[in-house]
Amino acid sequence: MSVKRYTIQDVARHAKVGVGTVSRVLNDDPKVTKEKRLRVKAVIEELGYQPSFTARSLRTQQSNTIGFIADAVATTPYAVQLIKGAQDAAWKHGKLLLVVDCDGNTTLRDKAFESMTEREVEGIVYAAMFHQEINLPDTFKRSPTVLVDCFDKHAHYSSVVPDEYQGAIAATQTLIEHGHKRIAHITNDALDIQYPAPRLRLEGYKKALKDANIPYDPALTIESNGEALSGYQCAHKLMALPEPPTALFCGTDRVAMGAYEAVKSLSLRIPDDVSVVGFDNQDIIAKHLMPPLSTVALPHYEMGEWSITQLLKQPAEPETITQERLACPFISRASVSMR
Amino acid sequence: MSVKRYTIQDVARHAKVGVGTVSRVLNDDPKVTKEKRLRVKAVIEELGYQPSFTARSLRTQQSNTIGFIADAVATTPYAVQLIKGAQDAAWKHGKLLLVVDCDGNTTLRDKAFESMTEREVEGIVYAAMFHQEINLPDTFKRSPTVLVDCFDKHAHYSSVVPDEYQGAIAATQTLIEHGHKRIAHITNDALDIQYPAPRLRLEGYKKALKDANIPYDPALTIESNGEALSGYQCAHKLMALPEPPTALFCGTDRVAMGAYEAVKSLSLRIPDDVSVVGFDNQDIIAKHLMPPLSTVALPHYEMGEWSITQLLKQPAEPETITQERLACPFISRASVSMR
DNA sequence: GTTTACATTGGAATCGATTCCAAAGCTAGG
DNA sequence: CCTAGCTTTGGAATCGATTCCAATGTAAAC
Repeated sequence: MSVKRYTIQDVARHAKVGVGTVSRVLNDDPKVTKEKRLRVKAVIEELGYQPSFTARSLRTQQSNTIGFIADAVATTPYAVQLIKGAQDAAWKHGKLLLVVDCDGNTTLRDKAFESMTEREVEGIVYAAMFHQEINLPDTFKRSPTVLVDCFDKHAHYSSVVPDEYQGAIAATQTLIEHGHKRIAHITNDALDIQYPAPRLRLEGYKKALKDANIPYDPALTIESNGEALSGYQCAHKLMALPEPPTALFCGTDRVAMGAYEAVKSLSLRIPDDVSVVGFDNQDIIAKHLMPPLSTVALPHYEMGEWSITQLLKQPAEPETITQERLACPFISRASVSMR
Repeated sequence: MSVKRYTIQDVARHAKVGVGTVSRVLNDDPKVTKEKRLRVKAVIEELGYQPSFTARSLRTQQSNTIGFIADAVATTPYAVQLIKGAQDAAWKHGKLLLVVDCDGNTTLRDKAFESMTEREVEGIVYAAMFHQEINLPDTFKRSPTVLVDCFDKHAHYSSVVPDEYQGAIAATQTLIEHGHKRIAHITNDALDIQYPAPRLRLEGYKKALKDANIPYDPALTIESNGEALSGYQCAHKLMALPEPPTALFCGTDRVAMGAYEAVKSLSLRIPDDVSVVGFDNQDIIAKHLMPPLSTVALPHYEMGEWSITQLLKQPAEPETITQERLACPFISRASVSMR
């Protein structure tokens, strides 16, 4: 199937020049006469010659390859955007991505790391599937590494995470701007959990309220586990309050999905009777709910992009360790209306 | 940041042996005395020596790398499972995946192919994001290639696609087994579209009906575009029929999502009044609908796996071009009940 | 105690590119 | 016409592994 490959020697022989000259043509070195350049190019074309990347890497010590380790791609739909962002950025710089999913298994993770440094990757992106603190072994310091959707306690690596706080502010503000005063918040997880998102989103919600001089009512905050069923139950509790909310800021789109169900079961209409906003912008849910859900997007694509850009910038200025927070834009659809 | 790397020469010098011996130790060649083997291993450990993959590839002409080209990862959530399946299978054979998403752009696709063969990948997997016929340029023949979720008219490449027909039969049969006789089908796209899925699913539906001696009623088949809103409208039409169906076989989970909405707006209950089954098993939808949706799963993980296995098998027996169809298992949740 | 057979070993050649260096070719100035 | 100074060129050395071959050592057979 795969054809015999020609080498630079073959090309040199056919073009009746030295290998050095062929190499210079390949690398657009200006000091080759037009005449020879054309002759060499013709031969390359004729033979369908492709230089061996491996040989080139060995000599130049550049693999033009970047490792991408994901901690659990399979379990979340976000991975796609993350990889896509990273891949697009890498491609722009002529680099390719070596992708491994280590499935939350740290042994596998470390082995993947090794397989990659062995291949002399120029750096490694380690991506978690949701915002969390992680602990990487020191081995990772042997290669430039950047962290996505997670961070390292000791700030040994550059990292990028979503700005949950700002996102929550944006969501709550939108509701306020639409005249809502009784705005409830259903968290996206237990508040005492180790992951930072639930707390940050709650803080953002409180901040927006405060900035608008709306007193914070603890009765309007309920903890959910982030799933639809839990959202359904929480929304029901909220709507049964003596003075029920007119707007629901849901910690995830799935929670919002459950909340839709609850609101509808009460024969109330969205957004006329109750406005709802979500968080995460899971297309499949947000776009297809009726009415389509206004929500806050997690900047997965942008984080992927950022990680590669940072990685390629790093060798030049090695000490620069940056901890970046990327904005979560509000996506307006049809689930919010004026009060 | 990245540390100076030791070479096999360094190891040989430190262990006071020849480079050949070190190489033999690295490759578990039995003819090395235990004593030297241990000495060499100790030095490797001590220096933290990692052999250069690039140098090894150059010499052995094996990259242990496989290219994975996806036609539009970003737009669908399936990609994740596909990549995961491929990656797991590759990893099992000690190979890594070079992943590129070409975004439906054929120029990019061909460039990606070139970047990959340049790196001497051992083969290429080309994955479409939904079942379709495709046309690859002849260049692809220069490297072993297998197709996923798509096929080549001239059968020049091995390929694997989901068995839509069997999946539709499974879904319909389940409904029949639950005592349903008036079963409607909302297609997942226009029937005259170039993609094969809508027709195959319809055929499977008809076949199951026929096998159960239930006459096919054309009024019970409605074409949708596969989206939730369209599903909502179709379901409404269906339920307005003089003799409405008791079960809905929806062409996609999103259609089912819309159908849920329609059924509920009629104050009917799922599954008590109307049973619903979907197609695609999009977790986020199917698991979180209320009640959770019974549906047919597309074997994305398995197709990814299959592609790599096939690729690694191929060089041994190059003429074997296989066109495989993988089963779509029925996933039972809570949207179907006895009539 | 020799000879033969076999196991182990060190080191050179190799893979296919880039890069360095010395030689050749050319231009121009005296 | 000769030489200095520049450009272009061919080819050897190099990157870091594997693999082959010849040399050495060791054990067995007579």
